[in-house]
Amino acid sequence: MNTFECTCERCHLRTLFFNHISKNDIRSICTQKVEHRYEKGDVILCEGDPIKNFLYLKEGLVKLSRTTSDDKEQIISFAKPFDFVSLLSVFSSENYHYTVTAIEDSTTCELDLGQVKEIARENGVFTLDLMTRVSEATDRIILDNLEIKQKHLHGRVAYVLLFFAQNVYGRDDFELPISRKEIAEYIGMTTENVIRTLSEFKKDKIIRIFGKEIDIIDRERLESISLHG
Amino acid sequence: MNTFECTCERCHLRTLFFNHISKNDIRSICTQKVEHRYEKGDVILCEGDPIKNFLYLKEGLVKLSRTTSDDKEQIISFAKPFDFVSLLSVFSSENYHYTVTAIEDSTTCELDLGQVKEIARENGVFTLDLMTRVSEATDRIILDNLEIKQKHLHGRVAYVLLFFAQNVYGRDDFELPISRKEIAEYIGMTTENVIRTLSEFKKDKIIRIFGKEIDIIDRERLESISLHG
DNA sequence: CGCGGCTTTGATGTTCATCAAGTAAAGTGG
DNA sequence: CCACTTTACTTGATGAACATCAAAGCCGCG
Repeated sequence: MNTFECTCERCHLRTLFFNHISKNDIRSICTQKVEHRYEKGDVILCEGDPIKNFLYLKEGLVKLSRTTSDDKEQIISFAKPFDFVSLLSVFSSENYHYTVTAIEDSTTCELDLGQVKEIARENGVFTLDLMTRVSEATDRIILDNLEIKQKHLHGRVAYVLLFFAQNVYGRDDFELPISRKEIAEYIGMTTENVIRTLSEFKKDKIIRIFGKEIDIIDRERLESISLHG
Repeated sequence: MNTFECTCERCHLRTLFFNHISKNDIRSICTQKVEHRYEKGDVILCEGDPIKNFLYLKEGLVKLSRTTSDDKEQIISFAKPFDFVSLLSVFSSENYHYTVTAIEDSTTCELDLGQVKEIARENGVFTLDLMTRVSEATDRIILDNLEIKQKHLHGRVAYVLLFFAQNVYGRDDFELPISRKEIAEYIGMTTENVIRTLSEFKKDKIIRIFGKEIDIIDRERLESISLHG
């Protein structure tokens, strides 16, 4: 009866659902799931849109952002596969409180929210797993924002660079998926000062920069700045 | 069979559980629940402690705080009854990531976490309700922190005053339950500047101050400062 | 009563936003 | 493919916002 199982090779539903969900449920979810491809820059979903689907990121990288009370863009967090995308408001609101935009080519998988809730109602173990995942994701957002809040400009920029190096790319040289302006929108500073700080890091031989290419040369120093700078 | 039901007059479990939990489960939870009274200033639970109980606030007011990477106190949020207290890490960690302290005389109700999880595993509807509540609480923390992040000192202080006036006490004159220093730890500024800002509000006849007593005279102006200041 | 923590105000310097101005890069229509 | 426009990037100069340091009054508590 394996013909009914989801065949997506790297489908995260597998690891989410563990063994706690029946073959029947997997079948009904998988047969109606919709995959979408997005290119870098595409808006995946929009602040204010009604929440109809349970959406997760299969591949790529996205940013979550919102408009502040005085109409400026503010980036809430970045999410990679395995981090759920529609976790912030799915179970607590009718509409999205944030916009999701692809910052690298991405693939999403959409499930019908009603159907997921139906399974959740009937399967507490599945729901507990889901809750754990949602909690982990929101905890991380809260902690990251608190950490950034208490740092100065230099520490914040260092923190972002280390975030991409460690959590996203797993290497010290990488191509920044976002603009200087977006870094500023994430850490709550101006674009000019983000650039100035990057230039100083470069002058101090902590990083190398070629446009969007970043190469961390002195990781120890960068970590120290991130902690105490 | 009403003798088995929880008799706490204002027990939030009732509204949480709705009709989605059996009398048996209510009985077993209620017979082993433990109520605790705390006085203003008492530490209810401590960063690093293992999470053994599912804890909620029955009466009073508490603050959630943590120690930052460079050893300063940082206040994450304030919680009043009906906001769950042990919601940040309960389902995503073995240990608390934050300290909970009573800032007014408070009563908590402790349930065995294992038992709550047991019910959750067997009752998906209950777990979905729980997830909704957890999501609402974490969403609020995230949004509040994002709002504060993007404001200047004056806007942040105004925001805190309005928070207590509107969300906690429901009136424009109230006694501040926290010190100037704690306001500073919440909004990420220094104590001196919080005091200076309060003094300016007073001089501008926006508020009156007598020690911890606050009286908002010009609410409209304060709201405008909170939004655009 | 005296100690420690909270509060308050002032003076000073640092950090950061804003303004300005110019260069590079990237998309757009003919 | 090139002129054109727009957007991103960069640096410098200036002033505003804020932290830090210092000093003194206040208050609660042992």
